[in-house]
Amino acid sequence: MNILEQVQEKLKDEIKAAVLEAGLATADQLPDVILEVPKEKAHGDYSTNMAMQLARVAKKAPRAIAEDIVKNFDSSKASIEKIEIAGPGFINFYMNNSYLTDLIPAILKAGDSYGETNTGNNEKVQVEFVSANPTGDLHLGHARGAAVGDSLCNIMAKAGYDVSREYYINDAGNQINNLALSVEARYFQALGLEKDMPEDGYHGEDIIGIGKKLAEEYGDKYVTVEESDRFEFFREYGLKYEMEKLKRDLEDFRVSFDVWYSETSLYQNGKIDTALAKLRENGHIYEKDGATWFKSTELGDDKDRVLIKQDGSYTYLTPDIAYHKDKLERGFEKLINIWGADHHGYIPRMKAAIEALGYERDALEVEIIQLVHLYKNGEKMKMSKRTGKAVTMRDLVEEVGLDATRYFFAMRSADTHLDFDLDLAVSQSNENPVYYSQYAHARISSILRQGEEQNLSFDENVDVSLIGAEKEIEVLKKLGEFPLSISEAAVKRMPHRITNYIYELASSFHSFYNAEKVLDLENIERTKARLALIKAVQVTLKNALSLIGVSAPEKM
RNA sequence: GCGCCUUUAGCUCAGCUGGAUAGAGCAACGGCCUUCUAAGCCGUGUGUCAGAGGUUCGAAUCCUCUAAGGCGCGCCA
Repeated sequence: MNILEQVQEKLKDEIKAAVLEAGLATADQLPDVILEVPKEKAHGDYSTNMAMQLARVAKKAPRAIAEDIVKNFDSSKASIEKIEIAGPGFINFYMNNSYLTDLIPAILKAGDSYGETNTGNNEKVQVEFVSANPTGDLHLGHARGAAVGDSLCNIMAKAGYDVSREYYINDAGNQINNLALSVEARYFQALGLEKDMPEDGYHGEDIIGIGKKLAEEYGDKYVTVEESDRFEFFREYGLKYEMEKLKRDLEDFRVSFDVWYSETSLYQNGKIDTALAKLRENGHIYEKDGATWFKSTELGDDKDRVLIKQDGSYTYLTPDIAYHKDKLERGFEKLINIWGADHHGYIPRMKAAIEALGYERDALEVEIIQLVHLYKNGEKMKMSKRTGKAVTMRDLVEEVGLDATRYFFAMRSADTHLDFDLDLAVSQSNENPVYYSQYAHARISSILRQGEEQNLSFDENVDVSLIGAEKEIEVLKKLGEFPLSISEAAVKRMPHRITNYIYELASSFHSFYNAEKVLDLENIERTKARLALIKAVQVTLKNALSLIGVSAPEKM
């Protein structure tokens, strides 16, 4: 438990004690104490609505109840400076500053681990994200999914979940056949030969590149090779090429996975058959029109779904069910899938499948990433994977920069449509929020460097009681919120809470910076205390930025 | 037609388990660099929280309905 949590727990205990002491309620009538940080500074450091909550039980006016609570409150026990009753019956607590200044040595001691909590209780969670087909370049939607997914994993890991990151490789089925045929066509074209692209072919630049590469490497060797061998070669080659590119692109985007899970492996090791057998055993399967169906309507879906087509092949759903069964068998208590908005209709059938397999349907949680629209020169750019004219993730990062891209995607709630303003993200101006946060870090680094040059150092035992100016207190309060922000972002699966936090912390620092001077040879002790304070800010900022995959530069 | 998402300041968006006078940034205007990075700070003003009901001490927040926009509703993946 971190310092602020301890302070709050202590305060809650004392409030309960006061309520009981005043005879306002019995121990089992006592509601949970709700403490909040008032928006208005004038309303104190913490406030509780206990008096209003007790109005019904105690059959008294909230303000009268509040007075009874205050009268029976032992303020010597919880670093309380002052208590006031306000508004309809809020009790506002004003704390003395020691509870905040204690944060400084605590943060310095914790270092990289500051912000860690045990909110997740070591729950085994698997997060599957991106999982784009290896048939073309990653585009904007994937980039948003990658940024949100990776940030969420970082945040949940920091909040004490046991997180595993996984990518499901769709290396089986039709789309891979189309990939092979597309590669083949581009290969022929690179040799100057006529060859039409398949009807559902992939028209991306990258496939044209594969064709050229093959032509250079092998000349016309594969023109004459027997068709089935040729197909197999192009399939293998195309897949390998695409996967390597995918991994490289994601790695460059600061996103890595613990497991790359192959769809084909499900075919090979019989897991699809096992899953189908399980569904059949549980009575969720029937035959109709020469196909095998999943009776998903009984489990909340709006249509039954085909699992085995008339031609004997599986639909996309079938191996995916086997995959999710496998995930659960690997012992994950919670599966979080991050999907694009165009797949949201898929949720009910997947949850139905999980239930049909005998698991809790809520073991699966799906986070939907809404669409990204790119704006340039005030104009909306249309993207389409089919025509190959989509803006790729790589293009975007090259144009905007990695930090700004990651920040922009992490910045917005994932379930809202995102208007990505290219001109804004590119601009190296104060309109760009990523620089604002990084700038705070760079500023601190600069001050610390100069402090060292002047032989001004600090240690964990610095006298923090010299900290107390208004701006310093505001910074400290923000620093103390960090662990709480992390647990909330983790529990609610909302990475953008962290960018909000980063911005607020940077803002409180900038404000402090302009109001107070850190390096002051006339006042060495206070200088040391402030150096320790800004060092704590630097540590916290860096930790927070790393959660969303953004660098913390020492200089800008 | 059915399902999901969205609707908050001129624009882009926050808004916590329901709490006190709904907040930031951008844009506009005015200040602050002989002093630790001006990619910064300080100040000025801005709201039918899409609309209508309901729940209660109290609703932007929870429930119902309506409207607008987006996405989905394949033996595609």
